[in-house]
Amino acid sequence: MAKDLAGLVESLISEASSEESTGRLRLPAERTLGASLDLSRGMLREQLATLELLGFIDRTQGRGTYLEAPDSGFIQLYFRLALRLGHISAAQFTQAREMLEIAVVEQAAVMATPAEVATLRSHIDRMVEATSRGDVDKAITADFDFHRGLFELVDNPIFNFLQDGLRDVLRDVVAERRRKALAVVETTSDFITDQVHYGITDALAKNDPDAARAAMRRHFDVWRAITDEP
Amino acid sequence: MAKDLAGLVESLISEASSEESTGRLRLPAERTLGASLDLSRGMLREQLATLELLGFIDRTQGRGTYLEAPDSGFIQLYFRLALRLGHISAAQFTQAREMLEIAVVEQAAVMATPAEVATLRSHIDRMVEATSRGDVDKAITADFDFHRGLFELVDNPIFNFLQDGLRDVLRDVVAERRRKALAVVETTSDFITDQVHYGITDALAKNDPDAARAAMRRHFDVWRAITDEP
DNA sequence: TCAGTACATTGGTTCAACCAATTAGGAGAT
DNA sequence: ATCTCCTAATTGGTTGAACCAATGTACTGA
Repeated sequence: MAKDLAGLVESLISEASSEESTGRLRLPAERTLGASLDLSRGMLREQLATLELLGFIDRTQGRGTYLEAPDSGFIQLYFRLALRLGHISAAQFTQAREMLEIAVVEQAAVMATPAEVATLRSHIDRMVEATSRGDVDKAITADFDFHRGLFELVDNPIFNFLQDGLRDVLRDVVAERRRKALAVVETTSDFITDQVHYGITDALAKNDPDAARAAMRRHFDVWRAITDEP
Repeated sequence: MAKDLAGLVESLISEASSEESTGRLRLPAERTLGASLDLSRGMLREQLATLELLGFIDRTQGRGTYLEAPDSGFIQLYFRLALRLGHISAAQFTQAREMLEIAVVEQAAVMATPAEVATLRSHIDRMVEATSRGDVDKAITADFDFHRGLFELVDNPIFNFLQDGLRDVLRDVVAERRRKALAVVETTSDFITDQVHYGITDALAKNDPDAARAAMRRHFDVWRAITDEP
């Protein structure tokens, strides 16, 4: 009956039954499901394996199979494979990240509340403080929190997943750039790649999309100017 | 040895051999590959099925398995499933599409050549002509060609795939909106949702990113104003 | 030289059996 | 009655062999 994933999912939806205790949608056992769909267990499992990788179902030995809300794990894997196999370059990932951040910060500026801006500022404070102590890992974490916070303001799963995926695939290059930047500047107190973040929150506080975009662009300009090879 | 997809891909890369005639990278036969990876054929096939769905390999009965450059087919499937399962809403897809188009047109304006702008203008010409004849399908095709052309200017596979996926999942809603728009306007000659496209190419011709973004935003504003329920 | 046929290769599919983790149920002790 | 522990049933995880079907190759003969 169901040869493709889309068709299979339609069947799964109709076969799923809500579980009282957890409220999650539980699928019939593989053997049962295969019989009702007229699919051999092997073929069914091949498709379920894919659905599990995509994050749409969760399977646990002995417990059962449940419909699930996907997380960004799969897109991270996809990006890593695409990079490894040479289908998407690091430069293209970087370009996508910058364009996404700029697009998102513009939208975030439209809808940012003072409380949300304050939270973002606290992330920058933590970053500046960590940088001044030379704690690169702490600074990177705070930096991630700040940028993630921007995406959470917009709250679109497509962008959130992309952000997570891009962050994962660019993790190494970002970390190395930041270490390089830390080595370049002399006085850590005015570490410019940290300070430029305040320009973004200032624009958000004024709910000024154009200024936010400009500030984010400047963030990347500074970043590149400091870390790129001459 | 290789339990996860990432590990499997590493093995595949080392096991792959370049084929003389086509130049494509050919993988060993499943039975051979399974033996050398210490994987049963069933487990290997389960993973290969996923890699095939993602577009990284191509399998044909009797011919063999080859490494392949992925297309957007998989992201289209992912979006359709996410929509069907209620994890991403149509509104979120629409928002993502608008934000992406605006971000891309800005970048396209930076790098557009006169020849490329002329090509884009020809798509709009075709769209206006088709609309004037009431040929909705032709107009939609020309519209798609125009927007796809913008993404091809930027030429980032991440955005191209996203564009393809969003287009696919929004195909029905877009088509219906356009039909509604066609029913709303009286004189087809100044069909405003077509005409507004020229504002975009004008900005591209001047290599003016800000104007391009404003024109694209206006494009969506007009679109929504005409087709949204009162 | 060409056409056709037989054979080998390769992916596609099924089935039965067994392993391992989890859960449900019942027996026994408190 | 309630709790604990052991057993059995349920369920996903894995294997191997066998067979089907599509493709490519090599051989045979006109």
